[in-house]
Amino acid sequence: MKKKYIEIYHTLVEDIQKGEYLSGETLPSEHELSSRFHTSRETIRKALNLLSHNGYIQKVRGKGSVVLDRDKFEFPVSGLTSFKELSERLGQSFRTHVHELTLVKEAKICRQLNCPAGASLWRVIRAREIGGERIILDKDYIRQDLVPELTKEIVQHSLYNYIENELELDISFAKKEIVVEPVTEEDEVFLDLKGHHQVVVIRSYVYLADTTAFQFTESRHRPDKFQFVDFARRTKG
Amino acid sequence: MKKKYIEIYHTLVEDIQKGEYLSGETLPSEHELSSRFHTSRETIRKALNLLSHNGYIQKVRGKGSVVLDRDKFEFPVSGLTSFKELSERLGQSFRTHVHELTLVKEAKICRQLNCPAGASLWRVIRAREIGGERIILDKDYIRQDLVPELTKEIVQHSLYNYIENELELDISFAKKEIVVEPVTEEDEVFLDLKGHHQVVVIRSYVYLADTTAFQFTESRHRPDKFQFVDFARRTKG
DNA sequence: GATTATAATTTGTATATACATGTTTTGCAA
DNA sequence: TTGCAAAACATGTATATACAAATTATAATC
Repeated sequence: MKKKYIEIYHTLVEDIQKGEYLSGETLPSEHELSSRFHTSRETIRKALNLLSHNGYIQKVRGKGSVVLDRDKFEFPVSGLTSFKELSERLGQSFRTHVHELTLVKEAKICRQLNCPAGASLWRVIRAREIGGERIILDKDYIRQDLVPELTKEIVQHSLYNYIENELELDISFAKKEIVVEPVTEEDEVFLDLKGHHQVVVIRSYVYLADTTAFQFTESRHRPDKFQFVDFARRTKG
Repeated sequence: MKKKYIEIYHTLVEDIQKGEYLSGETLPSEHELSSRFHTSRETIRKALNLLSHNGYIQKVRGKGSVVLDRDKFEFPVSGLTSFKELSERLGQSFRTHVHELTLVKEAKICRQLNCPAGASLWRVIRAREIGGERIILDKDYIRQDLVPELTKEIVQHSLYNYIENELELDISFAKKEIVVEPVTEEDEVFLDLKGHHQVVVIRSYVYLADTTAFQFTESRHRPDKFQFVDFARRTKG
């Protein structure tokens, strides 16, 4: 099946990004959109709810779907955006240094990933260089029973691309934490810290669509180069 | 109107929090829930989508709604949680020091809030003390045309409570940014920095349901006491 | 012309049906 | 007992209708 409402969502996102609808303006009414896309109003509403959820529009009862100004948050470290997408969006030169790609057994991480204590995990350690400076250190632990093979080429190119497109694993959600911590010896070795004594640490547990815990990631950023941008909707009730 | 699906959402959240459904288990099927709540399946689905969106469940096709383990992220600085909710959840003693409550005209902030350049803004500066240490400095700019009156009591007690419950303004969404910056003289004066030379800065633009930009907030945290926890769903397409 | 009442427009909620798609269970057959 | 096919079950998508509630446009009245 094609999932009409997803198609309509993408069409409308493109239209907004092309400037067809400016911020402050309203989209065509649900009724008009449904005749324009030859579909029912409920299907249009599903597409509009996606737009609303992702911060493209605000629906105002009796008025319409008002287009929001997304200019102020064009840096989505948010969501589950990967390093590759990120640096491409920045338009800066980037490199990835693979420092480790090994199989390990770490009972503590296994327990948090809900896999057997003796299970093998891939440990991937990569330094990210942007604009000539190594500013991010990524430490990944991935269940080997779900990803049997990993090569240096894969982790250097795009791990997520391999996992989602080659292995066709359905990455669905993540729990993440952002804190600030003192630098470790590892940070000193692999990063250009420029005198900084603390790093911003993003720890994530990544889950597949079937709720399988899949990966634990620790992303360590030099504080002056760190930015997290988010769109948050208030849950009513 | 009562909004059945909101009611059902809250009922199910309470049930999950009471441990009626354990993580890993599935909720009753949509069909069973609809007969249990005497409503249609679509209404149940709206409630379940809210649960899914807020990280309580993961819907798995053909299987059911699997309850997720929320233990690992019980510290939602996320969303738009206010300081009061936050410290109460922490269960620690807290105090608010009001250092400033004045009307100012700041063209730059006015422009970003889309209000006339000459408009008056409330500037509220508060230091937050938790466990005997002043670790958060909140600087708020609020449009006076939307909030005509503010007193020291209000900003000391709960600003959001006043705005939402007394003025009945409908706070709907926010754009926020998290960065790390050097401490300012102001930070030195109002916070117990304990030798830290950087603070975590959360800048937020807060909007009402009718898309009116309403408030700009800068929340400055001592890095060792800062934590941001989030549940992020991957947008498909 | 200004104010007010009415109608039209637009989004929100609730319900119903049909069929698609993925999972689990059941039952039959080898 | 094992293996496979079919049925039962669960969620996903698409469509339709009716009414509620908020806003905007229109018309009527003073």
